[in-house]
Amino acid sequence: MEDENKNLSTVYDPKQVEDRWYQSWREKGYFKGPKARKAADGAFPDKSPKGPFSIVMPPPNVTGSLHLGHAIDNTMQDILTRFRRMQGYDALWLPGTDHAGIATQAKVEEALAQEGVSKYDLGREKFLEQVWDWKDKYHSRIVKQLGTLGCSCDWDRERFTLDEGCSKAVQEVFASLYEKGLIYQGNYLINWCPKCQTTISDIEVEHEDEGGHLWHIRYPVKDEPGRYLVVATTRPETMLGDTAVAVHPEDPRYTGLVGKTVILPLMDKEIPIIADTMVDLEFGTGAVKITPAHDINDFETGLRHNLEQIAVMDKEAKMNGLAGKYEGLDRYEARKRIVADLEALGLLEKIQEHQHAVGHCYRCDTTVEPMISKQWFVKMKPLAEPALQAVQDGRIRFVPARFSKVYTNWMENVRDWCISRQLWWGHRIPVWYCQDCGEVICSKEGAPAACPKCGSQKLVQDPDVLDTWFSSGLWPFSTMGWPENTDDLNYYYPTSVLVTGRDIIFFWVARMAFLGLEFMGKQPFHDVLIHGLILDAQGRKMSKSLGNGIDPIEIIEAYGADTLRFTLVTGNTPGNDLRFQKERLEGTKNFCNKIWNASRFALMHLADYDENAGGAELAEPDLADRWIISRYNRTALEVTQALEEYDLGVAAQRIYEFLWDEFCDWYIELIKPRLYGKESAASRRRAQKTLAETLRGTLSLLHPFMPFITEELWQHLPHQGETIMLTAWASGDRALLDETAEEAMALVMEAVKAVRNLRSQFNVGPGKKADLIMLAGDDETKTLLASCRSYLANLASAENITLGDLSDEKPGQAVTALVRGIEIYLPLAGLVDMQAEKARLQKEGDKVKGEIKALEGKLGNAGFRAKAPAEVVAKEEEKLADARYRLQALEARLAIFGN
RNA sequence: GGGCGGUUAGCUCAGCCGGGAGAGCGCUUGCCUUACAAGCAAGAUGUCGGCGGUUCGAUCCCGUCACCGCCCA
Repeated sequence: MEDENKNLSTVYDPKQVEDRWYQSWREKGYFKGPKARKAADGAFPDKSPKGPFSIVMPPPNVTGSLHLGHAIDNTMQDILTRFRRMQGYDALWLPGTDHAGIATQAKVEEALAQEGVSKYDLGREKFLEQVWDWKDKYHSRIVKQLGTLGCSCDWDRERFTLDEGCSKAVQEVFASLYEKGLIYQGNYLINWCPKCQTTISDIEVEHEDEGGHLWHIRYPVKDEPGRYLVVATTRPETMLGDTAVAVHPEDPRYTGLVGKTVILPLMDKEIPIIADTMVDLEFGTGAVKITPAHDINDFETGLRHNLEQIAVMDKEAKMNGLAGKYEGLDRYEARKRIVADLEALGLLEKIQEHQHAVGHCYRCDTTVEPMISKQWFVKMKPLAEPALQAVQDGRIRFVPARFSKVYTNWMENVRDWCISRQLWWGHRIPVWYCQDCGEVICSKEGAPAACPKCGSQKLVQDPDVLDTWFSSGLWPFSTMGWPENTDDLNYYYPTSVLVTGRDIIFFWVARMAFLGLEFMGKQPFHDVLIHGLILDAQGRKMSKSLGNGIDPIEIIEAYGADTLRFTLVTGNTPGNDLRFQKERLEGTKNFCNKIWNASRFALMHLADYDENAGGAELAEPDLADRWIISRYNRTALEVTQALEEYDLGVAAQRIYEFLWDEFCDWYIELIKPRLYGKESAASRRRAQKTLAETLRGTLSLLHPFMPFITEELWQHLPHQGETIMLTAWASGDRALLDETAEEAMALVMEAVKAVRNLRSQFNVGPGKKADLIMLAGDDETKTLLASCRSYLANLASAENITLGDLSDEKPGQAVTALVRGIEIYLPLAGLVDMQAEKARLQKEGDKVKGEIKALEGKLGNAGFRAKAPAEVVAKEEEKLADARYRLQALEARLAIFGN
């Protein structure tokens, strides 16, 4: 060991450690999968017998930088990847980013607007250059952030949804679906964002409850002066496009009216009264206006009844030429005017306050306007079926399982997917229109030279781009080289697990599922590990508008990446949301410091230890050694199992408890005398060996969670190999579990605690050594206590420990405790108030009496004895016997004090 | 309207197959004990949301109600 090793600072400073190691790992190529080792001629000569383990990173949007949600997502992936890599799998974690069409375009437009420039000023090409600049800027920031977090992904395989390979995959998929008739162009009522000037898909619409009004409007029945049909609407401005009024066929209020017509007010136009079962008898007046061009339900009703579709608004949500005198007005202005005009005509019956859900653009929050428009759609039914099947038969497994319901519900009720977007940033739709004959040509090989039908060269490409999720839906295979048949695809697809947030199950997980099944014939991932959202300390979602978002880099600078990572994966349960509180970071930071100092301690005492030196005398492991080895192996087994079951929080918690409570608080304290040379050199050497090995193993268990501090300390400790990240995973060895040692240690620990407790209760400070008398009934216990004399002396600050038999004479002036049949006496005559001891014993006796009563009641219950499992009954009986013994001992003790 | 999650110590949360409930932080007391005061030791604290049911036994299973959050329509 070099000298500096012994002089680690007493406080851990992540800044001195983290960047340095990340650089080193990356330079040495530790993150690379076997492709890096691939021979020139063939595939994966170094394939691990364990086989592949693969994850594709959910690509962060290049819209901006990463937030805490990304931090938890990528931390979880890194933990799994590092764990499997250490286990010996060919672990591939493939990183990348997403072009995020609408969001990124909106950001760039916003930025340009600051300078008073619009995208139209620039034109498509120049504008896209700006977006690429934006992409470059945020992409490099994201990559840096992922590195700061410690992500061990294979950067050589990094991808971008808009790169050449992904674009090729997109064109291939579009063309293929088009040929299969699964992509079609149609007029449909879509969600239009008047601000973003594009369609958005159903799931991009966010519904929010708003306080609005329900206007009750009288529609005069034709040829029946004075008779009206009253319709209730939340959107009176759309009435200009009404083409019918519908009532329920069984509504007694309106029998006889169906088939007649009403006069549409303000437009003086006749529209029919139709009957349709979709009308809700309870709602409003039971009569509804039908505006097929402005409402999805009305659109469908219109199709059933062959109604005309009259759109009365333009793309900016202003009233158009079909809106009569309201032309040019904004939709809300038109609403006001229409309501006023109806009122003036006496056609407004009443206005009610009304709470209703209004759709907003997920990106800019503008109220979405349903619009009739010609768009491209993916036919979903045939694709959804296999995707449902894959989850039902377990080829895709959600963790936690309840999330499969979210997926299934969506898949079962799926509507055709509108995939065209009126944006510039994205994959251009690979379709050309012949200007001469109108032929529609889909080409995956770029612009066709001439129209295959008429030979014309006047071809114009569809101006629209595809929904971003169309390309991210191909991510698990497009990133591995599809449509080429690559080694990566053959080896790593399907991926092992997808780690993502519960908010994009149908946005993304579902799309990858059906596209993967359709184009690869196999599901894109076996397991889908879902995590919750990160909320702020008050339990609110983090959002731009609230300004409560947190930049992970900020946290890392203050606490270190290890601390952030560990904090994010502990303290909650899979799939549940996590409240992010700074206090929890403090706790983890302290844990880092604990690890740091435990290692510092170890290094101080290992300076003269060479684990490879033969010949030196080595004592047999003593009880403490056997105990910590057993506990360590038990921990390793449990941690391994928890990680295999994706219980990352449980695994982390187990390591925390082992390291702090057992290794630091007990084992290190137990072996101090041996390390200080108070026993034989051979014993010291055994303690050194156990200390070094256990600590090194524990660091490797912790490595996936806290990669930096573990690497730093591992490098200082005696070790073999270049890096902790490539050491074999410590899975734990059942053969090294030692129940006897654990039992024996438990007794010693209890005895120590009992003595400490007495000392504390009677204010005997740690400086005051006290005598200790321990009486046991059986030889085994006596032997154990005798062998642990020095432990007891050190940990309980005792001197002159007397061991004896229960039948021995008991000291008079002493305070006492009972531990598993051992009577412990601290002769503190003159130091403590014996009246206090008497009171304490009486109180304890009362407590035990209560226990006895409860146990007797339970055991006296015939039903319990008859029906409870024998071992449960036996356990209760044992408890009762023990309690009776304790009571008897307490009473005997009290008798000494007399009354 | 439908679905999902939650309600456990002052706070944030764990709690497996039903056998009498835990952690971290905070709090109280005592300690600068030669790894760590970002520490050590010893403590205190619960109608496990309400009501009903199943059971020998319910924080856990069933029903129901209340409140909070999310998703879908």
